[in-house]
Amino acid sequence: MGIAVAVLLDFPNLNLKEYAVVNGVIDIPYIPGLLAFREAPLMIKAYERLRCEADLIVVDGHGVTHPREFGVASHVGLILNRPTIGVAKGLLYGDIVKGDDEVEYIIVNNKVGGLVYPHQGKKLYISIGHKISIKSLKAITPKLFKSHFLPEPTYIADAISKNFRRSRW
DNA sequence: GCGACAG
DNA sequence: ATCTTGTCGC
Repeated sequence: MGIAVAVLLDFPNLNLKEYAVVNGVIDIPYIPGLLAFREAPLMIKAYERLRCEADLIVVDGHGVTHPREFGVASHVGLILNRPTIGVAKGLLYGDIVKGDDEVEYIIVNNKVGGLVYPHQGKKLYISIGHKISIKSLKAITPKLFKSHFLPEPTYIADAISKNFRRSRW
């Protein structure tokens, strides 16, 4: 069994409006590159529980910066037919190349798939998931943060997940 | 063959 | 991811 949390935030304030916690069976083991097959179904179930049409879905993990250019963020975006981006704490696939704008981009098969986002002394790897351009990704990324290391949607979902696990034990 | 390897 | 003490940096 596993759980998934989906949160709905307003923009640009990033205040929590709604959230949903779901649980279900997770039988597939974690295999790098195949994360979506393990995590996507519950994530989708949680999102659908919100009964909303989000302008952007922020997903834990990578999007096109993936060996098959199709990480969990792309997977979720395609199924839900919504724009998605992936946010990861480590690089899975791709080459880091610094652009003329001094931003480090993640290149996959000669295409720009994402960027490295330096933040609070560390780095986050932000990638295109589905239905978003690198230009929009670059523009929206700084607007997803409040005062935490993780983007606000991720931080809030994480916090709810931890509380839920604690009260449930 | 060896190393690397999102969560 | 999870288990866990002390330590480092802002």
